[in-house]
Formats: sequence, structure tokens, C-alpha cells
Amino acid sequence: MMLTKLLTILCGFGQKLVMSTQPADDRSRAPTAAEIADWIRERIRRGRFVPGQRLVEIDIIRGTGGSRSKVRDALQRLEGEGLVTIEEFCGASVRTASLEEVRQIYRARAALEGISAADFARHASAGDRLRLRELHGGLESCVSGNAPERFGRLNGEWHGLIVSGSGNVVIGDVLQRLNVPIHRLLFESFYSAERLRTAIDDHRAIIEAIEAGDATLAEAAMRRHIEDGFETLSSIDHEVNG
Amino acid sequence: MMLTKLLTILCGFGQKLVMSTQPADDRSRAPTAAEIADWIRERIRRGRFVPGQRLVEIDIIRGTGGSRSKVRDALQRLEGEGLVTIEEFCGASVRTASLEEVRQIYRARAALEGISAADFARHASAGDRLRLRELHGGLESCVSGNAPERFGRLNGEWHGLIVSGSGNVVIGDVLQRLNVPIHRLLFESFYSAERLRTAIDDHRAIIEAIEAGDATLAEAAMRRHIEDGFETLSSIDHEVNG
DNA sequence: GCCGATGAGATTGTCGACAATTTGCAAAGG
DNA sequence: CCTTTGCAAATTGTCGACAATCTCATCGGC
Repeated sequence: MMLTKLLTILCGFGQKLVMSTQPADDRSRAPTAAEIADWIRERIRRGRFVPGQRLVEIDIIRGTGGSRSKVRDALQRLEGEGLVTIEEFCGASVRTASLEEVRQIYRARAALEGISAADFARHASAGDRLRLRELHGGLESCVSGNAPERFGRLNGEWHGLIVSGSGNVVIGDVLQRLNVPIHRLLFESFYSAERLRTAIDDHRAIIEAIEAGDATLAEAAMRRHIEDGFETLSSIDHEVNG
Repeated sequence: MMLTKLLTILCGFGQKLVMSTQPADDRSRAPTAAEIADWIRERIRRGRFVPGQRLVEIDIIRGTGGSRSKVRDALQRLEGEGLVTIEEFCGASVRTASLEEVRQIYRARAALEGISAADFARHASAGDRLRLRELHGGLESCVSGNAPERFGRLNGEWHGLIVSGSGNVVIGDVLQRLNVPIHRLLFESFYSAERLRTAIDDHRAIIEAIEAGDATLAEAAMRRHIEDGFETLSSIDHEVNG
């Protein structure tokens, strides 16, 4: 009995939530493997698939209308992204990120976004610099208007702009991949108003360093900003988990 | 020359090199998708499959003894790693990294290995610190003994030790993935004896910073070391292609 | 001779059927 | 009541066949 329960937790963890059984997608045409992967990714992001949950192929087939091969391809692709794990005869399940792993992801983010901020300060286009200021304005209005949902989205855009404006596509890809497992944490803004104000201050300091052309300062500020973000996250986790 | 490069980028370019037609692997059991992926990866690393070359499924089936589904799975996995590109009805081909992309990869490496060096200086185990010195001794003997092949391998181990000793497996994974497309460049040591001596000097400076407990200095030195490495590579490329 | 149509061969994409394995249930035994 | 054992259903892994598409050599018209 205890053994079966243990095994259940190890392999499978059968959280068989009943699915909304809309038989297929709106469009009649068969979806590609990439589209199925998007469908799953989106559901994980939205919290419809929770970490540890098992992703049964037949359910995804019913949900997307794709064939089994396509669904399997999609799951394999997602495994490559580190979003799900696939075990022999156990199928795919949403991967859970430990706090330690989140810490390591944030350290990598600090390094990569830090260097991106420096490169942005050095040779970003005038258009990107302007857009950065605009986004910052939007973020400030979110804080005063208390719109945490919009804040999460704009904040993501702001960080993305720093990277894309730095002109390094490779770093952009790596960061996007790194962010996937913690996407829910990033956007499910359970941040306090105080944290939002702190973030805004950090952003302002970074922008000022960029506009002053001080790449080193921009990098240092960005790093500190991201590491502070992890501290906040970590303290929240401690409150929640004990 | 330029034309072939262009054709390589376009779809196909049937570089139908005849394969060594050993019918299957030594062991009789069927290889898994992961093993097939390793087989392909290894051949790309060794230069047996050159960038732009088309990877025909049937050839890989003959070479590995795996079934078509497994081979296709393996290719898809490799696409996820960024090693090959798959186009509709064009199949898989070894992805070519442009000089600009290599530059971006080196920039990312500089950021990640830099922060790893800092973390190594802060809290690496005594065993890892000792091993770092040992590897450095091996590298020095390579330079004096003129053994570029062994130098490439040991150099890889040295850099890997910095990362693993820093205690961040996420960064380790990212770096491993980043290095795959440029693996041939890293290990096909066409480096001059002078470059090797410069690298050794860099390494010594990094080790000294680490032993002095100066994380900031270690990071800066590591960054400069990697960016110098790219400069060397870039100048070689100009000699060859320009 | 040059150029486009055309058809065969080669290569890849898709799918469903079958085999291997696990899971959940239910009955037998203590 | 608890544990164990066996079986049926569910789920996943594997494979080969067929369809769709591309490549390239050939042929006929101009």
C-alpha cells in the first residue's frame, strides 16, 4: 500500500484532472508539431498544467486534434527545452524546478542580462533607447495604477528589449529558454507594491547608466536588480513553504 | 568558394560523400534515439559531417542500425540543440555558424564563464581548487611538449572544472549546449604556439585571482581570456576566408 | 542549341496497427 | 483488516506501409 503510493509519486503521480472536452481546435486543419508544443507550453504557463502533472498523449490528442506522432514530437521537443521530463513507459510530465535550480537560473540571468545591459549602453540604436524609456513610463503608470498583470507583461518586454537591443540573438535564445520553467513565477505577479517600486527604481538607475553611456555601471545595476528579484522570490517561497 | 558557401546555406547542396558502409554497429541490440543522436553528434564533432552537409535518414539508418523513427527522433533532438536544421521535405543538415553567431556565442560564454570564475573563487571545494592546479600543470607541459591535441582536451576540462566547481549546473548545461556548434573550432587546435602561451598566461592569472579570493578579478580575467580567444579565432578566419 | 514539360527515382512526412509495459482493481489467503 | 497475487484496461514504445514532395535526367518543341 505504502509502496504503491510511493511508486505513484515517483513515476506518474496520477493527477487525472478532467479536461474540458472541446473535441478539437477551432480551425479544421491539423495542427503541426510546433503548434501542439505551443498549446502545451501555453497551458503550462497559464497554470492549467501544474508541475508534476502527467501529460497523457490521448488527452493532448483530444485537446489539439493532432495525430499521435505529432503529439509525441511536440512532447519530445518540450523535453529538449527542459519544460517536461519523459520517462520510459511513464510518459511526459511537467518538470518541477527546485528552489536551488531557480537560484541557478537567476544567476545565469544575472550574468547574461548584465552583459546585455552593458552592450545595450554601448551600441543600441536610438529607436531602442527611446522605446526603453516608453516602456519604463508604462511600468511607472502600472505601479501607481496598481495593475500587476500589465506590469508583469511590460516588465518582460522591458527586459527583452535590453537583450534584443544589445544585438545578441544567441543570448536572447538562451534567456528565453531559461525563463520557460520559471515563467509562472515571473508573470503570476504576487509581488508586493513595495517590490514593484523597488524594481522601478532599479530600472531607472539602469536607464540612467545607459543614457550616460556607462556600460560598466549599467551591467552592475542590472545584475543587482536581478539578484534582488531572486531574493524577493526566495523570501516569498520561505513564507509559503515553511 | 563563395558560391559553395551560398549553396550550402540554401537547401540541400548534395554533398553526397560516400559513407564507410559498415552495415551496423558492433553490438547487435538496436540503439536508442539518444545513442543515435550521440553517434551523429560525435561525427559532427570529428568533422566527418561538415557544416551544410545534408543528413540523409537512410544513411544514418545504415550507419547506426536504428529504425527510421529512432533516427528521426534523434535528428529532431539535435535540432532542439541547435546542431542541425530541419526543413520541410529537405530533411536535416548540419547547421553552419556564421562568424557573427560565433561572436555572439563567445560573448555569452564570456558572461557565463566569467560569473562562474567568480563563484568558483568564492566557494569552490579544496579538491576542485587542487584539481585546477593539476590541470594547469598538464596544460603547461603540453605547451612545452608541443601537443596541441592534448592541449585542446585538457583546456576543455579546465574550463569545465571552473563551471562545475562553481556549483551551477544550469550554467553548465547552457555552456555545453553553446559549445556544440563551435566544438570543432575549439578542439581542432589550429592555434599557434604563441596563442597557447598567451592562453597559459591568462589561466595563470585567473588561478592566482582565485587563490587570492578575489572574485571580481577572477571574473574580469576570465572574460578577457575568452574574448581574446575569439579575437584569435576571428583573425584566423579572416586569413582563411578573406 | 536552348528551354520548359514530364516522368521516374529518391527522400521525407504522416498515420495507424501491434508489442511492451505499467496501472488499477479485485479476489484469494493469512 | 491487511497483504499479496493475478488479470484487464490504459498507456506508451516501435515499426513498417503509404502519401506527399523534391531532384534530376530525359525528351520534345522552338
